[in-house]
Amino acid sequence: MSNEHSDLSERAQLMLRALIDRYVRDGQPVGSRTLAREAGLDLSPATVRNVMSDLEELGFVCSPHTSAGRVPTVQGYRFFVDTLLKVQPLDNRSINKMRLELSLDQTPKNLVESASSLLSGITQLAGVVTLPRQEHALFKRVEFLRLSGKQVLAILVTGEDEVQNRILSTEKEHSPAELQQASNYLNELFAGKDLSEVRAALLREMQETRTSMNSMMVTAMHMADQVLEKHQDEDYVMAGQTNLMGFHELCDIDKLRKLFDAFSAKRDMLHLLDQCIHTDGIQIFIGDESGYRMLDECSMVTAPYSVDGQILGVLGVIGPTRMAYERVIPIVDATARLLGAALNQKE
Amino acid sequence: MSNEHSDLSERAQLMLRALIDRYVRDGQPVGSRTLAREAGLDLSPATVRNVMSDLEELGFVCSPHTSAGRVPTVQGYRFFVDTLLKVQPLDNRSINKMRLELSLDQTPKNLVESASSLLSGITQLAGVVTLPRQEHALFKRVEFLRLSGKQVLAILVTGEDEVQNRILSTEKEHSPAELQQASNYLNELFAGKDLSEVRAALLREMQETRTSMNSMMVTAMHMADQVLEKHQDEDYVMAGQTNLMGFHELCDIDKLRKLFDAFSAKRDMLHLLDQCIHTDGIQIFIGDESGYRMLDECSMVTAPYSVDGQILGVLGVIGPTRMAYERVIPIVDATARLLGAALNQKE
DNA sequence: GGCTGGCACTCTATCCCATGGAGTGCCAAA
DNA sequence: TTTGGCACTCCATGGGATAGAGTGCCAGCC
Repeated sequence: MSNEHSDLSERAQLMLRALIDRYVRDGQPVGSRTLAREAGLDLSPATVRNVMSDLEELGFVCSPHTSAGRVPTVQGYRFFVDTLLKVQPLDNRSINKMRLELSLDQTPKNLVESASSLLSGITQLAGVVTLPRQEHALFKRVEFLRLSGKQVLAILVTGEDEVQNRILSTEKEHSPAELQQASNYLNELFAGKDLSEVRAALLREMQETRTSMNSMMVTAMHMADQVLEKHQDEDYVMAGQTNLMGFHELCDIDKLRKLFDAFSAKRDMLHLLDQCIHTDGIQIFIGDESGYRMLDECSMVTAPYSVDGQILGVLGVIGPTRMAYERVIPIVDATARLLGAALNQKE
Repeated sequence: MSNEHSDLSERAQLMLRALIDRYVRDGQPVGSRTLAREAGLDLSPATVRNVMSDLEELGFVCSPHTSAGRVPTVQGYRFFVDTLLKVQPLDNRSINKMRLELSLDQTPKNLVESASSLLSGITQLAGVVTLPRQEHALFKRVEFLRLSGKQVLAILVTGEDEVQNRILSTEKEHSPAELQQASNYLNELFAGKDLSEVRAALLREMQETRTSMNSMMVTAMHMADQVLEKHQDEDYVMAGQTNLMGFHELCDIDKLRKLFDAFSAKRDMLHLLDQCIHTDGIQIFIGDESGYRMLDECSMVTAPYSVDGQILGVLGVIGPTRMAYERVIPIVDATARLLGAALNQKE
């Protein structure tokens, strides 16, 4: 009966599974009687109690008080997610439905918003999607317009006809002709490269060939540098925060408040999401694993999304620890793929 | 003793005032004993009871149940706000403090965000500010860049060096030279006018002088029309929503949820805020006066903000009906002025 | 006529207690 | 190893009982 690959008998694993399933469903501590029925094994409550006792010893479950049922602990969820859970991919019908919602919108920003509300809509949790990083977008062209005096408006057009504006302050006044020259020079030099390449090339050029550059080139380089400097603030889009109000473990108005404050402060959230961008594939933070207090009773399931193998951002859902991981994981996974595909189609 | 300008004796008015003051402070129904002490009049609770009975008859107060104190009704607040309340302007120290916070940021968007969190910070309620309308911004210049095929990127620069991009699809491909001609033509024609004027002129020209226009002019006009069409979505910025979680009349998770849903749906909110832009000066919606269910237990205090007499948007706060109108009103008023001034300075 | 104290009454919030139910742990027997 | 039995614990629930706050009304007083 016992499984040599684990310190946990197969039966115990089955029970943990059943217990988590049940607890996820209705949020009440699960007792031995219930579990005996639920688990499908034909066992008496007394036997179940023994097993639960073992599970408790291992730290996978605990009971809120002596005469209550058991509740999964963070470790319990972790074990469940890591070794018990077999995620099956979403069926095609659902995927097609989702794809439909993501193909209507056009701009990347809109896509991100749709993805976010798609996630929250399906999972009934909060959905979050970071805006795509532009580092690997293609440099298409840049134009400079003289605004007034030493103010110059730079217009950067990247791969998918995304346009970004930036107002530069220059050392001296430049004539429209000079600006035209500068942009021509840069466009010729950099068109078709990706932005990170452009930056690298820029630095190299400025250091190595400074002496051989004429003043126009220097100007152009300087302005390009300013344009690329930090050409986009990181940000994310969230949807369905109010879904979280439905869960009674978050009904404590104070916890809820902290959570919502965190959402609108953005900084910590961004930092947390940033950690996920480096791990490819699904990432799961359960309870306090994230290290952020605000998410103490919450879990987060994320996946990076990418175009052409380049990771552009992260998306995921946030919900109570007691969430239906089995259901949520494939949804997050699929959404990441679909968003990547939708962004790709635009190119 | 009785006041011929009102059907309410001066004493009764004083009591209503005191009752509202007290109720705003601690949110509990106010009894006769408390009010007798509070009102400053040297009266017995019994007398106070008689007066309260009158106030109840008039619909200004009501009691949740027989043996509880009285609570102001919407009508009560309305009367209070309309005729009892004497708002005194904010002292200069506070205003200067506020001015400081609004002068640091640069872009209009940033200013709007600062104003929003300023409002929520000071009042401890939710602050909301609509983005400034651009209709009366100056048309400074427009440029067209050919992107690819029939795609043209239009760049519109308005008064305060605000830049807006828009991608147009044209009937046929235009050469850079043609685009240059078109922008030159438009810039000459419209530079310095405000956007609404430009639109009007545009329509006039297109109707009256169609025959005498050459094809370049037609192209230019068409593109300009597209640029101006709906060159900005209405939107607003909110801050401090979580402040509302503190009020026990909104602790009902369900009400809270509806409220937050409304905030993020935006459409209704925008419609409501739009009503305020046409009334100049402070506007106050108490409880269900707004006609929107979601704000049933809430009040909203708004004021339009303007530059050079042109109303650009609305700002205000949202909080429970039981809010300190006396304190909130001058703050909203001052913020509107300061935001107007800050936006003005930028020009 | 207006104000007041007194009094009966009402409603709520709170505490306490009894009760039942759910669940546990342990033990002895199968 | 599994099971039924049993004693025990803890919580949730509901029913008084009680205290407190407040009202309305009335009769007397200024």
